[in-house]
Amino acid sequence: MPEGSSPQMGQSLLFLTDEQLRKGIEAMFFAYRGFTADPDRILAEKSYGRAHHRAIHFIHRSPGTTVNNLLSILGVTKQSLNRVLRTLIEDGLVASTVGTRDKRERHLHLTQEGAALERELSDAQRDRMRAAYRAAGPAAVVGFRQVLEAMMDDETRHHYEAMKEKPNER
Amino acid sequence: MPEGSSPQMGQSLLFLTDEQLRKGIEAMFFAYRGFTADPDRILAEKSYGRAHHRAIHFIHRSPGTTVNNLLSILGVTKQSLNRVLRTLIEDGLVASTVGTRDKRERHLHLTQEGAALERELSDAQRDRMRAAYRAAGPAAVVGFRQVLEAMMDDETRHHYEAMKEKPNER
DNA sequence: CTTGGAATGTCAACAAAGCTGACGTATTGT
DNA sequence: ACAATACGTCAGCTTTGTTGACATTCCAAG
Repeated sequence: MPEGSSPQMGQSLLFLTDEQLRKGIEAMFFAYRGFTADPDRILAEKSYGRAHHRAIHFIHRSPGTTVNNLLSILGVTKQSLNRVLRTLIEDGLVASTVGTRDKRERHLHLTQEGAALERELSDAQRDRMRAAYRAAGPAAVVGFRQVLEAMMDDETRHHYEAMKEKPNER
Repeated sequence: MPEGSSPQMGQSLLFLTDEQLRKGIEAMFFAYRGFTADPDRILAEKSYGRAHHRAIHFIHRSPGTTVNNLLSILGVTKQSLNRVLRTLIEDGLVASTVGTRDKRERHLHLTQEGAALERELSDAQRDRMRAAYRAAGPAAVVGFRQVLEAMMDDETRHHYEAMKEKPNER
């Protein structure tokens, strides 16, 4: 019996067939390539990688964040983050300042130069996202975000939600 | 004039504000972690990586595909794919057979053992996708796919479309 | 029938970015 | 005083990507 055509299957459940799920999985895989393609090109010119982009993005989103906080958002080890962070600090894109209340902490900020690169990267990424949103329409965008949020791990979703309502002045 | 608050901006364009786009970008980043988390756990036990998963997935999807075809779908170099493919062949998960019409080509198939791993991986990934789909609902799923498709590079979308209507017997 | 080009494979070397484990230092809180 | 925390760093390893060079095999065109 061909899948997805079971007579006793409610009409409302047809979107949960293996076939539909498989398309979603492949769409996710292929779309992620497009998602990262434009920033990757810019980063390659400057000898940076995706890891630098992620650090820059979240430092921009949460100026003054600590290393530990960034660590849990990015989900990597401190050694891995440190390597990236060190080059960004050496290159003058990120400023690391000792905490005032707790001097063990380092607070991270983008310098002017860092903010400039952030803008270049996010402009490129937003351009593609905007084109996709425009092509798909507002209703599709709502669904897009709903599915993505439901796909996250609980801990990850917590980070996402925490940042959701923190608009960045620009 | 700050974007997103222009009085003459049509109501229908509010979903294209930088703020909305930023949320979409972060949702994409966080969701991709969840997307790969379950297969990654299974793969780690077996000393394989994501690259092995991708190869297995697309060999399953297109049995008998050539190395070159797989290369263009995955978007990596032949050296990189070859390393992964070699281990899969050595481990008896993938069979490589010389082409009949063109003996330069190798046709790739999953062995029984390879198909078993494929099933384990895709079951895990589908479980999460199914939960996300169920939570978001059918209308959201349509939008989800529309946005993802619009996000792909043209060449990538071509691969995606080519595989779209090729259901796999299971 | 020869030869050029295509498809494949392989060797070597390298880089990005993740990981573990160990250790040092400064600081904080108990 | 002492344990825990935050951070940085060294060393070493893994996966997965990259180039470049070169050999082999084979099809197809001249």
